[in-house]
Amino acid sequence: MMLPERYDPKNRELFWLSVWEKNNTYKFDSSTKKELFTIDTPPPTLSGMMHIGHSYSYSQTDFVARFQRMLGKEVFYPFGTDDNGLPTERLVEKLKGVKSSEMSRSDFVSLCLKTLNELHPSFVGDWKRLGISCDFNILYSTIDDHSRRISQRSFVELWNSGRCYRKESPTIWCPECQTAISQVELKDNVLKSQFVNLKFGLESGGNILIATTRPEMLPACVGIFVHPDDSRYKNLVGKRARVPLFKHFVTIRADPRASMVKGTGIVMCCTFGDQTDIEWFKAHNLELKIAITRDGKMTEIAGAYAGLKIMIARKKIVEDLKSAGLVDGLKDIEHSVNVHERCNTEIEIIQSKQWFIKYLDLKEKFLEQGRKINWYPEYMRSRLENWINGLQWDWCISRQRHFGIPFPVWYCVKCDEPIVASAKKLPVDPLETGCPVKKCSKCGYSKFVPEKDVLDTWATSSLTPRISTELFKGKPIFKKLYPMTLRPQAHDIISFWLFNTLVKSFLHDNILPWNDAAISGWLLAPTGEKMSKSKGNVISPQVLMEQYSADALRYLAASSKLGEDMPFQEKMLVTGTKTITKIFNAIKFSVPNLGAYDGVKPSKFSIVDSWALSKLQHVIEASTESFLVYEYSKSLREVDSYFWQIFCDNYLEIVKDRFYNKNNYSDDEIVSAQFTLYHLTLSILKLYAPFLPHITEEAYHFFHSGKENVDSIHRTSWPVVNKRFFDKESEECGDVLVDILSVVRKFKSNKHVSLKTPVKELHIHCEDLHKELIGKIEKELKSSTYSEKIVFSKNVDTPCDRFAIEVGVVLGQSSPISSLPS
RNA sequence: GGGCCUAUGGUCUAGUGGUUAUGACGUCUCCUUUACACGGAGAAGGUCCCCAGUUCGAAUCUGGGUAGGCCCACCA
Repeated sequence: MMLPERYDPKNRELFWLSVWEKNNTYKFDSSTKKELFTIDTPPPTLSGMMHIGHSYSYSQTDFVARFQRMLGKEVFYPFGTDDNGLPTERLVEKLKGVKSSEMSRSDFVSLCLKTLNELHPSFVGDWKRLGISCDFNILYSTIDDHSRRISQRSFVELWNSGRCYRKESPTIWCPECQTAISQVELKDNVLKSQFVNLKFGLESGGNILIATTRPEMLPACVGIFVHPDDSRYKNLVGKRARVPLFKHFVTIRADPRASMVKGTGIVMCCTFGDQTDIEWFKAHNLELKIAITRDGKMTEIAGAYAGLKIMIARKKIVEDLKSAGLVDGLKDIEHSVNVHERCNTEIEIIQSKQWFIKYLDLKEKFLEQGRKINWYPEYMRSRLENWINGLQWDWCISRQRHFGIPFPVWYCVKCDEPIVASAKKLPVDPLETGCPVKKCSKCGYSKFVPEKDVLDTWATSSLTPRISTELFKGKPIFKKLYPMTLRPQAHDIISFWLFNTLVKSFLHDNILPWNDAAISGWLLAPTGEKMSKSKGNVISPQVLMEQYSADALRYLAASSKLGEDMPFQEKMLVTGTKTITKIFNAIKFSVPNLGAYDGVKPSKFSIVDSWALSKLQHVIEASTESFLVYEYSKSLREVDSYFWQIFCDNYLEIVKDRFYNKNNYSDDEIVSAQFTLYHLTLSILKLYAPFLPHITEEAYHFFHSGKENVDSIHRTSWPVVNKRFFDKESEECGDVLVDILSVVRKFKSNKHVSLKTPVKELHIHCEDLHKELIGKIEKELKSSTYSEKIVFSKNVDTPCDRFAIEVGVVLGQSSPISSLPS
């Protein structure tokens, strides 16, 4: 076979992608008898393109998938896209220039579906281009009928088991998106605000001061609290105060939730400013006064301010308070506030009817489940526990949005009793399908209205282990697929996706969704900060794959430790590219010298061959162990250092002479070299294959594929340690050779002469034990140092690194050396 | 305020009780050798964040600082 001069990743990577696709190289065999390795692939949110964080974390999972496949397991590696709910709505609104609030639900939904269909092929194409070895036929979307059925079924089951409830209660609300959201969708933003001290007039005369950052909540003020132990204010308890500007009276009460040290120590309670307000409201049976509408404006109770947006109302009210002399101190502050993570809008707490999954009573069980998972790295579990311990709300699963999976629910017009669809009739959209019952079982009335709300996207994506595996429902393998082996994901969504999946599996099946959780880190901007569009520091993986190669991008992803963030550095792509080139060249050199290799073992191995083979066993052992616990970067490091330092820099240099000057060697020595070279190159390619699937496939087909009779390196078996190759004596012997070689190279380098400069006499001083070893490798020592003669003498000046051996070099040449070209 | 993680030559990084402290990039010197100059051989460059302790011995273990990051809570 004529080997190309250079490796052209741009063409060859695409070539191999098409070959893999044609040959179904990564197809999951559902009739397999092999051990299974099942992966709960994260479904990326369908946006225009894969971003660099995706290329980073999906590569890491792919290393594991390819390794496990080579280990001989049948890898179940599906691919899904998450494409419903708010992120998708925002994407479609942006791309199509529409507003969902100005469209009918059915029009908007069909526009969403149409847009998703347009985006899907090139979006998924990016993952394929990166060489991700999913079986892309095991494909799902969290909005398709299959997912709808499973998601709605989950709701129905939880309703039947009493875990779902619908209740009018204070709910976290985003005025911008105009929907209820859940605790997990909150994040902190530091915003500028004003801290205002307000004068409340006591009914009995005099004033008290109350500090607030939200004076616009005054119309909804329903109570005032002081701490029961606060001696300053004991006399106030039971009295009434007049709310400034709005002039209604509220009662002052004692409650331990009021802090003595915050603000003035007197706090007002409004329905609802924050979480504590809800607690007071419930504990003291306070009146409900709603000051803020669902779209973030003031209600009628705000009187003159009704209809104004919150921020405008706040400003006006402060001005009016000031001019009325009701403000005693005002300062600008920065404080962190809860905002909706999708749109950065400050959230409100609004009284509304929502669906919840009741789970606060199960915190202990969830902690228990979390402890049963094998976490990689181990410490990531504490993030889950931290989250569970901090849970304060049941899971609100209803969203007042258009594009999502509908609740399969109707309500009796008369008594509001929910009628939930039968699990057999799913999926269903109640807006399009009539209520399945004729009469309300509670009141007998016969008119119903459909639920308009849709499910939280996490209520669906938390079912991915069911969604992907149920694609095989009805086949014998189905039962074996779930629970799954591995959940790979990044650390930022432990409290979302990981926790929610744990919850659903527990509630439905009382099992763990997977045995292992491997948590990856983030690829950061070169400066060490998060990449984000707003900072303008986003790097495109598509451009990098074009400029370098998919393999190089994967190499970068392999260099970070599991779970740790890593700053992006372009030089890693250069290092990856160099490795790719080196592999190509090393194999290109080896192949012609393997010409006569026919699989026959030599009757005796040359020592240098045993040295390289023995060292290889250590690498296989360490690399495999690391891979089994998802420490792919350690695995790569092992292979890298063996390949560069032992194989290329030394073994190949030493063994060359046997190919160039065959006459100086016995047949056994030649056969030994060929066998060893074949074995080493094949093993190296296999060890690199999970990381660099394209170049290893390319190089494998130069020669090895013909001997191995397996049409892809990715279908060959992972190297196993062959204990017979462990050879301590040869290892030491080879190390001695390399050490002496290194001294000679150093000498020549210092003399500024070529490493090929002949050595007239190589003087060595050492113990008898080493003399014996050196005798065994004399031929290799002479050829690799270009020495004419080896002399044991005390005429030496340089010690070796690792051994008690000293070396002296006499340059020059008394007669032509046979191994040099003329 | 709580939890967790991190701190190693200019940069990134390996290293869970004894190493001359790893490798890569960068810098400098040399070598154009029939796999590769996207290569090879060398060199320079480190108070392993600080303090205390455990130990014969600490980059590594313990405690206390300092700095950074992530998650959570508070947000009167």
